[in-house]
Amino acid sequence: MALFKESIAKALRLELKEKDFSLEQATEFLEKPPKAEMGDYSLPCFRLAKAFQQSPAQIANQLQVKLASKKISGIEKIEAIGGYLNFFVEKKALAETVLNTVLKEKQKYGQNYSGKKQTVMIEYSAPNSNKPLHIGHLRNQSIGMALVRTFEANGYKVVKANLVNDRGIHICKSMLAYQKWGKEETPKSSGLKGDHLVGKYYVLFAQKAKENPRLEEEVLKMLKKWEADDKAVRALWKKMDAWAQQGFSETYKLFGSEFDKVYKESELYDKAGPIVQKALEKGIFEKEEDGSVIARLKNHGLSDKIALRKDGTSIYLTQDLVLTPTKFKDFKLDKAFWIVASEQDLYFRQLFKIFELLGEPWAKNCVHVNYGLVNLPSGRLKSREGITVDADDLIEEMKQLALKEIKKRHAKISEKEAEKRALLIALAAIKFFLVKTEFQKNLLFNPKESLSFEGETGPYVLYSYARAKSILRKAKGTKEKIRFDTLKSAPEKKLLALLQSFPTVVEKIPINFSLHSLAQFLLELAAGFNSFYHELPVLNAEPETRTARLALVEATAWVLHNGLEMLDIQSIEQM
RNA sequence: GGGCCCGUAGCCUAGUGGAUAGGGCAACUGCCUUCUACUCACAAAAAAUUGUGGGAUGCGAGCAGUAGGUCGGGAGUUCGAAUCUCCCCGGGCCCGCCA
Repeated sequence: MALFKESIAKALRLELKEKDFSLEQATEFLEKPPKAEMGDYSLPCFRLAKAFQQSPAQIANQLQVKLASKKISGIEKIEAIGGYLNFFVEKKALAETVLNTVLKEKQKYGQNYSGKKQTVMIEYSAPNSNKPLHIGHLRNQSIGMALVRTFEANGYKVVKANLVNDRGIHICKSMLAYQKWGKEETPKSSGLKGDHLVGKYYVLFAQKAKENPRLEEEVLKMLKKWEADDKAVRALWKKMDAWAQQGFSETYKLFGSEFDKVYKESELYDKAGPIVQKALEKGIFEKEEDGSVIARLKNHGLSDKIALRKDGTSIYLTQDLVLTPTKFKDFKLDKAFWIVASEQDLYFRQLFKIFELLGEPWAKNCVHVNYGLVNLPSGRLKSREGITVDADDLIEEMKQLALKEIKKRHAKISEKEAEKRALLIALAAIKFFLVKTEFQKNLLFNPKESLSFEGETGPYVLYSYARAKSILRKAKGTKEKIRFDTLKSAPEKKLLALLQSFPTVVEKIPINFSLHSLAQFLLELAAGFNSFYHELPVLNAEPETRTARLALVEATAWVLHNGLEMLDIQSIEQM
């Protein structure tokens, strides 16, 4: 598909080679002009000025004259403007290449094999089983699943993993509160989803502990009992853990988050012995007088990190020490990604540094995908105080809004169909909102304003897709020969150029995690389609134009569909 | 005190060495033939209904125009800086027994 660029680069090289420029360099020099009327490819001549000992404008003019005398295949015009040499792709050739490719590859258009079947693990979500999932998890999961889909589209084999933090002091807090004030309440008797019920006692603990600080000591005792395998404590833990996990899996299913492998901290925390021993022998870890074990990282540009408590019990680091080598071994991973918020940036640098010092060859293949926090207008989410945006509630709320809109538009729609569409629209709105900005930035979530159906939103992209499909439905397979040369207006050309650039957008994601540029691309494509739709008739056009425009509509629909799919958003035929 | 990240119109955001800084929200002004509901004609059917062609109106998850900018501030590098370097200011996160 990069055919045009290639032939320009080849022609350029013939002109440039006397000045020692390679084909790669010539290709690299070519860029996309900021505006469509400036052409399809552009060569800024500024950096050639030194080698040519001439002004950029002179160089552009000379190259223009030389290149114009030779025919470059697929290029219809070359212009020199103020130091830039602009190339215009022949409209017919562009239309023919792009549409034939998309309509042939269909749902595969956009995919490539740059991943060469390498195996990567994407670990995401990582809930704590003492409270329900919140909007922060949804951001995590939206990023996680979108990366899974895009890595797959790039030819990687992806293992989707989750690490559940199902033990520790925070878990005991909800357990203790339940033990004291739970009155044998169950999900059934309370009507609450399991994870919500557990979360209720986590909040209750925080309230009670404010009045009675001695609860904190009791909780520590409970943790000790848990680690000592105390029967009663373990039974309570099992019961509440099952409630929480059941709740999570319902939310995962609803939101579309999937996992091939679920790890549990409770099964890992006590298996760190050998690796800690090895680190101690190598002098990476040191034992303090009080019995705690500490990772010495100060000489490596990081701060020291506790690896084991003075009583010998595990902390969070311990299980990643155990789990990471296992991951690489069990799945023969080429790379491992952790989708975790930016607050843990230092932690991961410490973890990876420890592996590097241990001499693990895969240490350099560990990547922390570091995304910003989701904040509320009032500040940070505080699960302990119940100041949070619950995932289930948010999905339900958005669904109700979508449902209202659907019913306004379709008086006769069946309840079942309306519900189905409403959920997909709600999920599209949420997921799109959460990936459309660069994810290093913190996200301010204003419940009243953030999730709209208008403007730069998931539903806007869905709506454009539904419009395209509606035209195709009404057109019914009219299959005459496509006259590619009829697609020559500005909106059509814009669409074609966008369709062509889709694979390039996809290709870059494994390199810089630029999910947001895929989202931005889809917005641009949807906007391009809507202008086209508005300006040019399809069904009522002259027969020859009609078939060509139908092909363009169909190709646009495929790309919208494929792009949405890569963001883990399901497209719908009607809204 | 140190480390990492962020700072672009009232708000949100793209652009990270190249052309006049590109979008969205909110505001104002238009437009709308394929979306949506309505309606008419014709055709098919026992009927619910379906198909084809037309009409006028409206909705808004549609299109466009207007308006809105010291790219946090300053210095430097460069033919060229929102983009690179340095200093400063503001915000967020983190800095040995939370996760």
